[in-house]
Amino acid sequence: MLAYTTKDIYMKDTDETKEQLILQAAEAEFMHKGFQGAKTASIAKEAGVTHAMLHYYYRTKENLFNKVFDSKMTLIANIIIQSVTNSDVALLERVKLVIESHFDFLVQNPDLPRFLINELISQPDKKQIFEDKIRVITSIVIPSLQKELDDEAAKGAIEQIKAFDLILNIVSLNIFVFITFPILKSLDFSPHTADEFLENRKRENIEVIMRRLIKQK
Amino acid sequence: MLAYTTKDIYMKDTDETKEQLILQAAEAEFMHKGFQGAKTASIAKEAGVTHAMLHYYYRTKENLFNKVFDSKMTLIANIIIQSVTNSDVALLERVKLVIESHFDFLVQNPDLPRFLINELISQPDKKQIFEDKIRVITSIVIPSLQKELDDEAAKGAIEQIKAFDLILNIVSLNIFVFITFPILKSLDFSPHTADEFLENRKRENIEVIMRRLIKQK
DNA sequence: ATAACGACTAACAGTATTGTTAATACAAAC
DNA sequence: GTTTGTATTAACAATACTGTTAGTCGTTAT
Repeated sequence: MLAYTTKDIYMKDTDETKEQLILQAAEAEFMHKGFQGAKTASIAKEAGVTHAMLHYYYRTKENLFNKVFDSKMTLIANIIIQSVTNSDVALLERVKLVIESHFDFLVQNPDLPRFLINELISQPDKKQIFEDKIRVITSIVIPSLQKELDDEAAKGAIEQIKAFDLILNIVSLNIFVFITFPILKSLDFSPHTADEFLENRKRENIEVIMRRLIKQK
Repeated sequence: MLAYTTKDIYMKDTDETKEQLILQAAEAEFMHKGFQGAKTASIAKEAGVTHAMLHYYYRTKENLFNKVFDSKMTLIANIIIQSVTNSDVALLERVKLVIESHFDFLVQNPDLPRFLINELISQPDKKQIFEDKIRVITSIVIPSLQKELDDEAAKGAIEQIKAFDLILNIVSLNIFVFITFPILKSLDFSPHTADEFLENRKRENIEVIMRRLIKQK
């Protein structure tokens, strides 16, 4: 048994192994075209390797897909954990921070929502993995958030709302922009750049959610 | 040249021609799986005909797809025209009616948004058709709505908002529920039925938009 | 009657796509 | 230096999918 291989020794730190190149190309292709639309030959070509190499390292298309899918699931889970941890600030301010960080996350990962939604719907067996990853939301965040919301509402500080509705409102407003971005872009809305458009949408989404929560005097 | 065919005379009114059965099966398959995911053999099987029949009547998969796609585009266009026509009621009430009718339309066509979004993104050449269909919105509805919103805001009756943002807010909140419905359903939110859940979401979406618009005293 | 036409099928053809395998090269271990 | 294991490729195999074709059957027009 060899303790290390040729490439462990001779690979420059700067360039990636073929195995990594394939995974990267697969990620791009799966994110854009989904499992069905992605072709292993196309992935191999994009990675600059023969398509036999793809099968050599990952054996099947499904295997390769699962690697990508799982990494995205982990990404989602980490973001959720992260967004829950700053529980020292006041409720309304915290909601605003969550909207912002969620939106900023989407700016960095614009294709992720459509990818996950489509794959979860076309491959229902994958839903269990998703449910497990976001269980922390359904079983911990929502109940505790609901209690906070109810307390604040009882004090007359905010309007009544179900935690699930609040979260769904935020996620809907934030994600929809990114799901439809290629379409919205082609409608050439005003003379704004894409960056300006996104900044404006982030502000608008915060505005909408805040006005939903603040108590009318 | 024959003026009429056998089936014109002998077909019972009650059952459909094979040509129609194929189109119906194609619609269901394309809506669920998209162009790539749909298989002509599967469509034929679902329609209860040999797959040669499918090619006999529609020649190519793309042809068949375009028939389905165009009919959905027309549907969208009609809904838009329809939702614009009741311009006699007051602005806020009219906005509420638009949200409701849009939501109710989605209840009747739950798969339509995901289908259109995915196909418009995976087949960018189709975007032109879409843009033509909704031109009435971008070129007529938005400018006139913007004027109304500005007038009301100047009077202090509502908060300032860009017409484009208002429409995007409504569409985001309404559509996202349906895009993710199969996923949300499996999260078994509360002991509500699907109908109750949707009724609640319609109310919540109206609430959110109204609170965004009404002026804080 | 028979020619023409629409509806229909089975069988085939062509290509795309995924996956395998036999063979080669080459460094590492002993 | 021979063996062993990894990396790599070209070529092949198997299947899936779209589309075509030749031919049958029944009805209609003349």
